Amino acid sequence: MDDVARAAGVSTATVSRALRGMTSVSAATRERIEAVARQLGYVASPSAASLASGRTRTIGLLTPWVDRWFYAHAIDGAERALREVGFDALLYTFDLSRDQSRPRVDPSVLRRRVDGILVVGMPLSKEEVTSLEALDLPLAFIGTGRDDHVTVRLDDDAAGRCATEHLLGLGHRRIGHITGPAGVDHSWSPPVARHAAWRVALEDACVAAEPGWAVDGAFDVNGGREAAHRLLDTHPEITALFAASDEMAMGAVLAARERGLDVPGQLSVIGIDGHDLGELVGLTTVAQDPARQGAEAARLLLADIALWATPGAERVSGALQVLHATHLVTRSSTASPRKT
Amino acid sequence: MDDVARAAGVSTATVSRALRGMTSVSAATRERIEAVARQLGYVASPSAASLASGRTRTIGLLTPWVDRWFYAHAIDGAERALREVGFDALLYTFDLSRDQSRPRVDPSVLRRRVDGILVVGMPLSKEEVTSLEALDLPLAFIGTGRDDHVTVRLDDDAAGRCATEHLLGLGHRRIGHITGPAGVDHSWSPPVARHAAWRVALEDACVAAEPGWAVDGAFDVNGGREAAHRLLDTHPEITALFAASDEMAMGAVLAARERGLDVPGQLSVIGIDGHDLGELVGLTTVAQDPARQGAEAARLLLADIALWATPGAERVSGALQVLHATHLVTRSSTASPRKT
DNA sequence: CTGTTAGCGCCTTCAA
DNA sequence: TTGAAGGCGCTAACAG
Repeated sequence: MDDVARAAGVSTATVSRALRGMTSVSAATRERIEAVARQLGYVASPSAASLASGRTRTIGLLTPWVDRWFYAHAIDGAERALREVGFDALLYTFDLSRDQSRPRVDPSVLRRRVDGILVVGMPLSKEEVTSLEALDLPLAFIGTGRDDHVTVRLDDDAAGRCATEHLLGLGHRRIGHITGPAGVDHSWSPPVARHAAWRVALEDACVAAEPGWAVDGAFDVNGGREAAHRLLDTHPEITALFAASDEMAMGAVLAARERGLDVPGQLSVIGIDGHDLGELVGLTTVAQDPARQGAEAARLLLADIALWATPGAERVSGALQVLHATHLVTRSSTASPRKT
Repeated sequence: MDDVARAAGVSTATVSRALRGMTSVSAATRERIEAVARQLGYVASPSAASLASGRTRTIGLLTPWVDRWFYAHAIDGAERALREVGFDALLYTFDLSRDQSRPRVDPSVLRRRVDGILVVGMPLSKEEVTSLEALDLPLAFIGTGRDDHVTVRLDDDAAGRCATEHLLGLGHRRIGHITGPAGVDHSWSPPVARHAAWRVALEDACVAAEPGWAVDGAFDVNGGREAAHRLLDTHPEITALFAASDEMAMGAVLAARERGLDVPGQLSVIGIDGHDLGELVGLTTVAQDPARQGAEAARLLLADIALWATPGAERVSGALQVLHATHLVTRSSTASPRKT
């Protein structure tokens, strides 16, 4: 930076201001400095900038997995939105499968390392959220989050109703549900909301759902397959299945095939997601766009960070909830129940 | 840090040494310092440490996508391997779809920000690789890379032969191939290697492959589907298809369905990957483990970084190539050709 | 094994 | 609009 200042005939302070686009630099000076910097190939040291300013221009992406459909797309969307404005994305995965009783995320590693934290679709316990809050950093959630935090998610209630009502509209009445693990705090979990929406939609249609019609499918293909088998073993009267995710729905289709059941002739299956590979099994689904959710959450988080940095400003509302709409994609896994 | 030093009755230098696990600290002093630090909730500032030491304990993960099967798994594996030793993973995606003529990766953003760069399965041009090398940082490649760099990839030659020979062994002779875009530098591209392996395997079996038997499938489901259609339109004599990736193979299965062809009765299909959802269509495949490749590449990169940091040491060989083995997973998409 | 002493490279008040 | 100067929090020589 000294070299640049010397070559441009100004002080390092002016170089700093010019290169950061601050307004209090004359156009002529700025241009000269930028030209010199470019010519010298000068790139500012992020560590030095962070140390001096206290800001890192980095966001922590907290997630249990990067290799699952929703997570991968959300992370991709968030990272691109961050990079657009020159922010870096620091990836923090941790093992959800470990013992649930003790916290699995140690927020202290994020200390002084990021300007904000983006939590990607992760069922955190109250204690874990509290420990994140204790960092006193802007926080945003994608896919799942409590009412008192900035959260971008799909409208789980509408999505669950949409799926269930699609099946009801086809004439199904005995509709099973494959749900996922509720997570630690039930109140803000997508599977719980979708499960509730299923129940309500059935009630609205005057269908009494038996408790056994809902089974846990662990949110993956195999879990969905096993859940479907369990469900059809105990409740052969079921004519349609609503799975809380496409992967579980695909598992259900596999299970149907293994049982020699025709889909959709003898069993209709619908999922939620709009998974890229749903077409392989002709899966009807309620589609969402996780990359867009990731990008929007990133932008909200950046706005929050900007507010924190502004001395006078204070957030008007502490808890912005953004619900993304979904849309039904009808393919060949759902049809009217066969007359018996 | 001052507080910790004062409370422990030592200097900040000793605190620094103790907390970084350096050997030249007595056990008693170390324990005292660690206790005090824990009690005070002290966490070192990474920016300050980087500024003073020149090391960031951060790796840049350079990748065109995080939302594709191979990439997501490789990134996941790499990130976990890095976190195990206290390194951070900084995610850098960039758009591969943009104009190929100008560089799409600007290495200057990595300047002084990372200790090493992990390039995840990315077909970079010579110029782009050169600009990365110009950063003078340890570099490692996953999935694709030149001979003169540390590279972890699968044995594309063996995998391509394995797939082709599986089909040959079943009795197929007219075997088509769905390949992917070669990338900018043909010499080190997986699709090129798999394509060559297919040709060689056919030659070894005394089958003369027609040029039209190989079609580009763009490495995704739709590309694979369209490629299969083109191939079967022009070469209806084909009885089996080897696709260079599972997603393209799944697309081929879809295409077969659309044409009313029975798989494997009238058309056998095999892919490469071991994609989680291959089971949906009963896809026979040559399986790899990208997460393990990611983890190994991360560890090799860390070793390289350690060497760079050691004054006396110099790398013995500048170009370590690690080929990961694959294994055939036989499912229901391949069978002997139907006698006609 | 431990303390002292310079910086690392930038940002940011304050003054001009 | 610009310059001077102190300090952000830590590391790494060098002594002791």
